[in-house]
Amino acid sequence: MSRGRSPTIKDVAKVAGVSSATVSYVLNDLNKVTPEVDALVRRVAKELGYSRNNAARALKTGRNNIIGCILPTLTSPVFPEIAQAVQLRAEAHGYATLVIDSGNAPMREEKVVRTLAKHGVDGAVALLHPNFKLADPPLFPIVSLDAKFPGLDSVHADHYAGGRLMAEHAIALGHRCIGMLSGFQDLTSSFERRQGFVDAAAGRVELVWEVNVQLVPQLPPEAVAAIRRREVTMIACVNDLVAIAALSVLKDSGMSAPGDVSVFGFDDMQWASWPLIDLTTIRQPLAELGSRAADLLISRLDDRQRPVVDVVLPVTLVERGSTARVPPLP
Amino acid sequence: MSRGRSPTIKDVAKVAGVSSATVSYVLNDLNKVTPEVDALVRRVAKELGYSRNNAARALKTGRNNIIGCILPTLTSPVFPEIAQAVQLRAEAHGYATLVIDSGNAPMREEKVVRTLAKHGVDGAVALLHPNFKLADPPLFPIVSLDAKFPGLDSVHADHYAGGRLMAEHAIALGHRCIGMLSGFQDLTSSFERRQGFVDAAAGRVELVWEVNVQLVPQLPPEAVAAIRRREVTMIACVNDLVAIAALSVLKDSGMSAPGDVSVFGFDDMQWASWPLIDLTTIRQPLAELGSRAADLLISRLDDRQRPVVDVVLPVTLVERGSTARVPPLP
DNA sequence: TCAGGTCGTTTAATCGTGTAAATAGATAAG
DNA sequence: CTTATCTATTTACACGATTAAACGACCTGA
Repeated sequence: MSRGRSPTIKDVAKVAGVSSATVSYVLNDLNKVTPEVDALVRRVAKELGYSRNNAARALKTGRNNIIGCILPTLTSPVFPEIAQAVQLRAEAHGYATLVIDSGNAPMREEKVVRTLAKHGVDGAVALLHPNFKLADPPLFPIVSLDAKFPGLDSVHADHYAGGRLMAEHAIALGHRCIGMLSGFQDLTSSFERRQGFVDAAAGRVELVWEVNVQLVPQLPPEAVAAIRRREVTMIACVNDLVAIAALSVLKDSGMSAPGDVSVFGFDDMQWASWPLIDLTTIRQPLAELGSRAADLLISRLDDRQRPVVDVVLPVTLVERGSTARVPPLP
Repeated sequence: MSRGRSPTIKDVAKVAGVSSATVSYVLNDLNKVTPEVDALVRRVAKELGYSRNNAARALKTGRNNIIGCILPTLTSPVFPEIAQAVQLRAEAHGYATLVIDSGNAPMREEKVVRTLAKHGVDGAVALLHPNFKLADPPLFPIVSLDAKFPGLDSVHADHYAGGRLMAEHAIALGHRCIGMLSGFQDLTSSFERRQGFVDAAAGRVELVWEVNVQLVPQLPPEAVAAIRRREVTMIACVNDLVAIAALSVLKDSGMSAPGDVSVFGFDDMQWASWPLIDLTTIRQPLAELGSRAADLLISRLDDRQRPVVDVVLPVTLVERGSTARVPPLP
């Protein structure tokens, strides 16, 4: 019965007794054919188990129905949540998703973009370092994740508002002496989070110490030393991963949160809610971030001329067990 | 200068003053041409910034240079490590990787396979539920991850040996009364881990209680109750995620590891080493799992007739702070 | 009755590569 | 000098789909 290779549009046409063009019209939902022929063709196609050859379609139309998703790494709790959302939404629109990690290196980002281009993606969702240089002309449309990017559509949480929220909550809990583990300020989101915090804290809180750290769950010696000095009642962290690192240092030093010092994170990644960690944090809607980015990209693919848009998603406070009201002065 | 669209093999041919066939021969490394022409063509191709149109190549050859990677989820610490390794190795061989999650549902697995087929993957690396039925004839070659699978190449850790290792170490630490959080036994790896443990423990350890649990960081009430009964000196867990759930329950119940009870994991996922968690566990080489699987798949794509192979990787004991020598009897 | 318009379908060209088969050019053999 | 044997290159078609343009059948109104 089966000829070995899978049936083509011509096989369907032959069996249905129509031309291959008609089959193509039917299968592309351009309603150019009579209802009867339409039904006939669909029935035959299903019977033969026909499925469109994507390569041929891509060759002819220049569209591959594949999008890329560029993230710094997958071995961090936040990014897979985003990737999953992107993929889900893309699939709903008939796109497959090529997830690829740039390893945090801005040089590799450009290589990764070329790799994706080589594999013919129609566009990509990407978390890019601000000094990433996009090729001119761009190889494909890109939607920037997590930060505005000149000339690109973008989707990101309201980091600034999140920073403010942190400060307000800290103040509400009575904290006046705070240490800060901020990210390096070349990353837009780290910068804005800090800025929001600093602006809202101004005059009401003393920023006793501040250390710039990498966004990984290990702290540099300088940060460890600062924490051990016990000069603050709260440590405000640029993200949850760093907050977990802070909790680790506390534990190693025989201290604990929130008994000795409160710890505040940012992101609300999945693990933040584990009882073992139980982190108070600012929640950014990771899944929505991903799906909105996918939407934006797909709409861009359908209309390249549409003006650039910047979607800002709201953040919320999630109060858990790593923070507490500051103890009354003795 | 640029005609808008990217240069084709014909453009290269014209500029180099040869036929398009010659260019094709050069670029495919079939050494059918004189060294001078070879060099000339390569130079021109580079000058024009030529890059092969993958869709056209795929249409002609039937190979897309894309592989799939099917995993139950990405929002678990273990799988991204595997995915990253697969991707890295695949890229080294010129393949892109379509990572896709099957959401743990065996029914969805078959759908995911069809999705991948639709997007024209040449093959896939997959972590499959044992009762997954592969299409006949198969849509593409698959390498099974984490467990042997009839008819497929496979790569997996030596779960049975890991189970034995757990038991031996527990015995060495003096534990005689052990509770077990085992996975559901329809999953091969869960079954083998348990079997190894039980075989090695036979006659030397009393298995006081055992609960089958899902491989997620939350425990069913039954398991929570068992833990709170305080009848054992060690809890042996089917994997690290479950072990973390156990640690959480301990904390919620005012107990701690290893003071009140030792906790033993399996996998050695990245977070197991965080000071906050600090889990004794059996390490399976996740990255190697991924890269070996990719290798196997690619070699299969090059030779469909090659006999099926089953690669078993060794596991090792990683001793951390969640286990301790059993306290001497009062 | 015939020009003109609609509508549904087919014809045929095209996308960029790969590759079998044809060809030309050089060399060797008889 | 002819013929055979290579080898380097080109010619020409196929892969499977999309789509503009051509076509034919039918209807309509003057």
